[in-house]
Amino acid sequence: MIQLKCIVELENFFKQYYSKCIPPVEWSIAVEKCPPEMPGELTVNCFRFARIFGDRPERIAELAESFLAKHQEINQVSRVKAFVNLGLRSETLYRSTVADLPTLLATAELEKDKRKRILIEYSAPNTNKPQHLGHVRNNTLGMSLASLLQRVGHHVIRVNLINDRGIHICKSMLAYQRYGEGVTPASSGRKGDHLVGYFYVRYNQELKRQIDDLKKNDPTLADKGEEELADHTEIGKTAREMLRQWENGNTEVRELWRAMNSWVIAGFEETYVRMGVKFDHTYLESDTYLLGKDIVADGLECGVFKQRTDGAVLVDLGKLGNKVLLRADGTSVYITQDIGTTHKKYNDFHPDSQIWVVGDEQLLHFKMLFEILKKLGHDWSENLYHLAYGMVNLPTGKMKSREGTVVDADDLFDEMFNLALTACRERCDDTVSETEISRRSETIGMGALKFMLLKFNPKTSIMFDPEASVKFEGDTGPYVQYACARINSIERKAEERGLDFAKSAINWELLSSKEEKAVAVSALFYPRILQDAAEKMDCSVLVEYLLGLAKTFNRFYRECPVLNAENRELQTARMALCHAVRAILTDGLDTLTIGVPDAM
RNA sequence: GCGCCCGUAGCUCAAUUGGAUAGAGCGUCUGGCUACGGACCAGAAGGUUUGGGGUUCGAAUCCCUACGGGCGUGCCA
Repeated sequence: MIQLKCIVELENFFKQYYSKCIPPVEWSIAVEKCPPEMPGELTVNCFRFARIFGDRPERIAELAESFLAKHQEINQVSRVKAFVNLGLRSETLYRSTVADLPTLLATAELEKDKRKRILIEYSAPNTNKPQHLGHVRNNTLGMSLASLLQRVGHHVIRVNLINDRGIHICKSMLAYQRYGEGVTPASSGRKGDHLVGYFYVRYNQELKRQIDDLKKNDPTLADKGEEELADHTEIGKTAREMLRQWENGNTEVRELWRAMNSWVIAGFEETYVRMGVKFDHTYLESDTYLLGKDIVADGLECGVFKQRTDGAVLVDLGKLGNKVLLRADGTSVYITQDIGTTHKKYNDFHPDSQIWVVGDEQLLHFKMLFEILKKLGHDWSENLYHLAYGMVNLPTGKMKSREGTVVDADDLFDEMFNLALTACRERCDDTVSETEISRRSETIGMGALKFMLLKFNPKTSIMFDPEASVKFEGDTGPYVQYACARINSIERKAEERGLDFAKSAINWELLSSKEEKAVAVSALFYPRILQDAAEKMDCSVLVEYLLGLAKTFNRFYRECPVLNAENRELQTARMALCHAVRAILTDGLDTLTIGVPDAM
């Protein structure tokens, strides 16, 4: 974290001056960006210290003002109420930021003792249908958070848990047996997850038909719920029977199951590759779903859990109520499996903390899970975190797989790609090859999509309007990529003109306009933004910052010619500023797992 | 019914966690390259932060209340 000398010295001054008041906690001055209408670049907000120091805010500000006024790094100080605005000398401003990029980028990393081993689980798809926009949000949040945590120095373990077992996949299998006629991804040319998803839809069509029949034959069922009626239909019963056969290891069922799962997983892999989603390890639910049972048995033995007269095992979670962990017939439930996999993940990787990227409709589930693990007395159970994100809604309402109102992931990627392709073609002349245009379009299209999903605070549910969301102008990924492309372009032009700035010394004093200073001020905050975002586990903090920096750069670009500046010295300094901007934007986008095209 | 979350410009979202005159983008309107790239820049209009009460130097943020919405409240996952 870059610290300005003047601020560090002001901290020390306060520590001494208020030595009797400051409690022995970690305390520091977090400088803020000065509002544009005020003179100066930075602000020290002394209202914040009033309670800590036990003094009047204005009085503290007066002290800060007179201390800073004498400081060599500062050329201007003013005070409004308890806000102390300060102007930095150019030398200080640029030397502390853009002049030493490697240090600036490196200071985003936490000190060694604050770095942790963090295991993060995301994606966790079911193998009965292809992924949709909801999964895309999950995948994007998961991999970007993993990347962000790694960027600030943590050791990150990325994990997927594929739900390859259960009634959902039996539904697809049953429909396949009845209507599939032996079709395969190879024979049909269809992507495996889409092919299996077709049979899942087919199952639900038949189920609906049978439910309608039931209702027609018995009008008293008219107001019963579909879920309730499903168990009374022929196809519903057969699906349940198939699950039993699966659990009994029926060869035919197991073989079909293996085949169809492998098709889906191959399809997912294509989707993951296109998104740049990676995992260090993938768990399969079929391997892990029985894991929790022994732990529940142990918990029962040592009295943490209780057994009901019918044999079911449950736990009393106080305000959260009772939770069943094993049914009366001894089979496990959803949470039993999570108790098991959480242990397994701990034993496999020994993380300091675990994160789950899972939708917020499961908030209670995870509250219960964490409570249960605490009751079992594991010291690591304090460091479990559910990153609960909101749903993605469409202008037409909620996305529902069964009703076919989902935005398919692969289709969406194609759509983004094609829009970018059209835009790229318009801008490119004959000298750019078709493969290059295609490569750019993929980077821009996918970048726009990920950036859009990351722009929102994860916890809010978001509205995806295909018309409005799929844009490349304004607060978008391509806007940030474009700033990089402009810098690349300047560099290419410089080469064409035979200009080589590499060897020249830089006179930072020349960069005295407010547009130039704004770039350096923005750069100053980059390491802190990364750490804030990682601390909050919220990539939208970084997204907002990158948009701000790109905007600041575009203003500079407009006002301050680089290669056309009046003399070589000024050209050199401005070119160096451009390099710094590109380095930060690239680093930031890379942290979000978004690529940058050379040109666009 | 109970629990959790939310309500900010026409729309989609911010607001340094209680701090300066609540900010961006889209959309609307106006203006801007004989310039290193117009996927850009400058400006205008748009707000009783859902309503009402309270806490204090200070509230979109905290408390109470009313209304409106989402999710959960499965021995489904």
